[in-house]
Formats: sequence, structure tokens, C-alpha cells
Amino acid sequence: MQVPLYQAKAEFFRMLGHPVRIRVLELLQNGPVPVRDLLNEIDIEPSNLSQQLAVLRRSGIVVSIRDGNTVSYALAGGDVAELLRAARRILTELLVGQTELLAELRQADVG
Amino acid sequence: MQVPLYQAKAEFFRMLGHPVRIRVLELLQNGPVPVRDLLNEIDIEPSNLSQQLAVLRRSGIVVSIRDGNTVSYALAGGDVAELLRAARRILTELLVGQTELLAELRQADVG
DNA sequence: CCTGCGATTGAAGACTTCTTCAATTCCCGA
DNA sequence: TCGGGAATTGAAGAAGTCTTCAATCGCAGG
Repeated sequence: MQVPLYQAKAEFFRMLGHPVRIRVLELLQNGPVPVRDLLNEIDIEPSNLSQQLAVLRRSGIVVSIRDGNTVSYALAGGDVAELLRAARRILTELLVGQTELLAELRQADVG
Repeated sequence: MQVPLYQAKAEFFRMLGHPVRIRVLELLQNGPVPVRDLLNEIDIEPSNLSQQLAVLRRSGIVVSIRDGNTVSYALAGGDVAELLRAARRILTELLVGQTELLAELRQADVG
């Protein structure tokens, strides 16, 4: 392997590290979606969406399918859902942790 | 929720998007590890490691524990292992996809 | 108290990534 | 073949992240 695995992983996570890209992946989870519909959901300029779609395409996690005048995107394979679920689980813990911390800080204010 | 969830997720993934941070999380999976040992494994300047550890700490995914003169880091909670496994599964698919693509390109060269 | 080691911090410049713009491609229908 | 809508591209400035440096903190031992 030319590229060390931990670097490939880091690149992979960086690819996920953008709100629009996350939303797109979530929207694609029930099958292909036309760019037009993504634009409807996401409230962003078309060219910006295209840029983000290009990032996803380059990584290989999605593919684009042209049908006449409309282009649709679809997940390339695998269990993206599972990844996002795992992320949500951890994220939930982290946010709970922060809430508790916040509560303690408030206590400290009062006490 | 003040911060939309998809933005929190994006920040979370961005936090993971660095080779050193990934390695640290992997090294912490069997329990706390002193900074000294991390430095031994990772080949990076101490101050750089500290910066990356600070990123992890700020996100809440790890905590630091001081014992006399040595500081150790530990996972704050949850199933980071599962997340990394899910990531590896997808990553493997993606890399296989790229390898196949490469093979096709070579075919095209010959044919 | 002072020295030294382990680790952290803040700041600055190099480097990446984001957003936006104008220009372009692709395809359909007239 | 021309017009027009859908989507993409390339480029440029703004914004963010990385690496490194010197300075600092905290603690143990002399």
C-alpha cells in the first residue's frame, strides 16, 4: 500500500467533513436523487452543490447517472448508513457530555 | 438544537480528518496511553502532537489524565472502534473500486 | 528554592479548502 | 440548427487548518 492506511482514513473523514456533503449522503440513502431535488432540499447555489458533489464523486462514494436532461446521484455501494449511525451514536454521547459540563459550570456560577 | 445536526456531524468528521488524530484514536483503543508512548509511535514533533491532542480534547472524544510528570490520554467513552471499523469497511470498498478502475484503464491501454 | 524534564500554549507563515462568479457543456424540443 | 434549461467547470479571493517556533506551565528531585 503506497498511501498508509491511517492517511487514507483521514482523507476519507475529511471528505465527509462538510455539512452539505453530509446532507447529500443522507438524502441518497433511499436511492438515487436528481440534482434538482437536492437543490430543493439544501438551499445552496447550484455551482456550490456541484462542487460538493464533485468532491463526493472523486472519492468514489457516489456516482452520477444522466438521464436526458437531468442528472441523478446515487451511493456507489456500501453501508454509508451504518457509518452515519455510528457517528451519530458517538456524537450524541459527546453532546450529552458537553451538556453535563455546561450544567456543572452553571452550578459553579451559582455556588 | 442551535447547531443543526448535519453541521455537528460535519465538524465531528473534520475532527477525525487528520492522520495523526486517527492514529492516536487507534492507539487509545486498548486503554490510556502516555503522551511519551504516543510520541514514540508516531514520529512527529511534541508540540505538533500536543496540538492534535488539543483538537481531540476540545471535541470531547478523549480526556487527559495527569499522573505526576507524565500525561496520559484515554478515550472519553463510546465506541470509537465501531466507527473506525465502519469507516474501514467503506474505505475498503472504495479502494477496491479504484483498483478495478485502474485495471480497466490498463486494459484500455493495451486494447 | 532552583533545575530539568514532560507536555502544553500562542502566534506566524505555509498550505488547503470554501464560496462565488462567469463561462461552458450537454441535451432536449421547436 | 438554434434556444433554453440543467448541471458542471475553472479560477480567484476569503476563510480555515497545519506545522513549527519560542516561550511557558507543572511537577519531581536535589
